[in-house]
Amino acid sequence: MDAETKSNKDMQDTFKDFLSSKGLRVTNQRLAIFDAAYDHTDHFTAEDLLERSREIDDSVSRATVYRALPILTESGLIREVDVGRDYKFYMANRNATTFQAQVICQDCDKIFEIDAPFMEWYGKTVADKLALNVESQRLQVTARCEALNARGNCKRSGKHTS
Amino acid sequence: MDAETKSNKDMQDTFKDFLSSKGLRVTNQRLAIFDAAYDHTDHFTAEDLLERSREIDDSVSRATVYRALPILTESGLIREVDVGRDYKFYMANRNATTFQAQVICQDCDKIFEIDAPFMEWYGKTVADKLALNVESQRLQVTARCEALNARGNCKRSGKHTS
DNA sequence: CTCGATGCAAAATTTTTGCAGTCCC
DNA sequence: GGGACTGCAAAAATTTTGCATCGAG
Repeated sequence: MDAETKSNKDMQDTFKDFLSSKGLRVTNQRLAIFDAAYDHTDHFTAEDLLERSREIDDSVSRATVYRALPILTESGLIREVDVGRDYKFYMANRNATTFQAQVICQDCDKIFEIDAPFMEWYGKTVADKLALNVESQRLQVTARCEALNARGNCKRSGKHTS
Repeated sequence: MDAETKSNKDMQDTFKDFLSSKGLRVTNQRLAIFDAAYDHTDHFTAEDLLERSREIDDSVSRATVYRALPILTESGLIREVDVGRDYKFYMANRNATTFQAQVICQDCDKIFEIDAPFMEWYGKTVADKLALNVESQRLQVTARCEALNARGNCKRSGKHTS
């Protein structure tokens, strides 16, 4: 039994439940979009998602993808990852455990997700100072592996802006 | 002698020097855009900047503003502040000292800049782990002052999406 | 003078929306 | 069957670009 497959199935059920509980309808398109999202192991854009959704159900339209994304993010099953590009990235939220920070390598164009558990505490401290309640946090580090590339041992030479 | 005025003048000279050193030309439009940027004490969008630039020199066009922004950010005199909205915010970088984090209040729609000096260390630690060199960092906390608003003592009721 | 800079308007990009038809519940 | 959902294409909204002209050095 493949753990990932099982997990994806479970997650899809969670999504269905979420839709029902909100009085939203479970449509083939929404399920195709969900599956497409969980098909990606990495970050993806709305356009990526449309493309892969269509491989599953070619009736999926761009509009439906854009209309499904807020639902998916609200459900917590998908996470929005804004790295300051002109378009947004999204990512399946398989393990909604610790706080994740993004490290964006400008050379590889890759986005690494790393755990940053103490951020939870930090953001709260900061917001407390302003008497605000933390809603969400985002930590991004932009970096380069130029040096590694120069030495020819950068293990992350695959582009990832797809 | 007004400290801020003096500072702005100094900064404009720095900008002129920067342009010259890069072989770029010192034009009235670029200076108007610079002055407009330093006229804002808060965050502003490209459109805000265009508007205020035109109050200084009405020949400034939208295209020139968009062409000037990368130059200004590259010079370090302006900072880009991406808060995940559809458009970008910018801000005069008067004191490029400590690392700044942004706290965005969803109720006020305000953006607070706060010092987060330890972030410097943190980002480096994180990137070291991946053998990358830190280029820049961004920490954003989204929060709400709903509670304060409800009690009627939220001091930050002025909208700021201008 | 010369070549970079500018303004204008058209184009490009990403996301949103109106509307008529479709299909889930 | 009714109303939410969808596809399509047009519209929005922000940023970029081509081109003729202007002006800084």
